Amino acid sequence: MLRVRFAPSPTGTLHVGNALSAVANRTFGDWLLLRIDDTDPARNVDGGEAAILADLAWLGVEWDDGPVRQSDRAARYLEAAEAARLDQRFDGVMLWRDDGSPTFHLASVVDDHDFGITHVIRGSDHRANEELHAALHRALGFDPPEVVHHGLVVGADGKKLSKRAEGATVASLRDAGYPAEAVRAYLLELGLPRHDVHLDLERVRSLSVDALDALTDDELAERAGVPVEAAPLLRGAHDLVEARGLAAAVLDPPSNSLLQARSSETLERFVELRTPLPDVLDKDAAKSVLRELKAVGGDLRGLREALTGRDRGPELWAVLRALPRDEAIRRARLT
RNA sequence: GGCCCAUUCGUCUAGUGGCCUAGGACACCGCCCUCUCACGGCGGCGGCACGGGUUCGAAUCCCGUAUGGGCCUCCA
Repeated sequence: MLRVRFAPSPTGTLHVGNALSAVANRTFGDWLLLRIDDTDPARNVDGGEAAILADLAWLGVEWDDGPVRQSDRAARYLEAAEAARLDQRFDGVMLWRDDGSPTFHLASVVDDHDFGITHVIRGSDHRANEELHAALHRALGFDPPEVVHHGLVVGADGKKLSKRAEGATVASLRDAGYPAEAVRAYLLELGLPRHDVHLDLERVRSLSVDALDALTDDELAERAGVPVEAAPLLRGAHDLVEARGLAAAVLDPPSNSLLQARSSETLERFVELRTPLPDVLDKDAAKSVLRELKAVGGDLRGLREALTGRDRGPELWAVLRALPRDEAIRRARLT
């Protein structure tokens, strides 16, 4: 039984590097503790913990115990130090501040013991603490856990990723329209990198295409916030923001820059074909309308322009399916 | 400066002494599909940081150099 923990500081939305830790712990651990490392009041951010919980929920990372706040356990840390007759300073670091508040080192080691953590999986920025923490475990009379460090997620330029950088936080990836499945798949793919890795948004984007592709029309439409008959418009989109744009470009009445009288024969024939059909077409019906127009050498491009006001966009059958009969006919007659 | 960690195509990786003329994925380029843009399919380009060892044989083991990173804070 691998007992692991994910222990962020409550400083707001998760950095992708933290999210990597969270996903890695969840993947390798059988039992996961969510611990909030808030021993430094100066660093805590209002709503920080809530933002982290929301990010984890979105990513689908579930925990078995917690959230446990270290600020609630200060007395326990001091008691453990006292029981082992430790001084305020241990091997060069402070175990508690002059005001009596325990620091990260003490709190972390006592918690890892108290919660039976067998494996610590954390970012390589903690590597230098490994020896110190092992020594502290022993000084407190505890067995040190196994420790594994993973590389950090850095910018494409190899430099540290600031929280403001594109895609640097879980929130920014969510806002960019990447589905949670894609972000999680990306982090899973990175696994436990031995060295720092460059954030690869192209890869996230590609995984996003796969994730959206795997959704049913109902799911896809729901996430994009469009009617289900508009779902086919969204196929091929790289992310949900793009998907919404694709749908809007068809559903919103076209501005008339491209709406000039042309190929009126095709449009007339389209109106004829469309009029007797149901308000909403299914895929086969939409395709068969197009087949008929094609058979007589109709100008499909002109039809697209009449219906959407654009010369490019989703497949025409999807456009026909997304537009109710009256709206489609209205647009075809505008020209 | 000291201690520690890492180093395979542009990026993420497979690879743990012979199966490696180094495999895959993303990106890029080309072709196909097609009413367009995407998506998708097929193909192409492209790499073991460098130098010494060890060995019949090294991407794989050892040493050195270089490069990148972490820590050296009453931040975690």
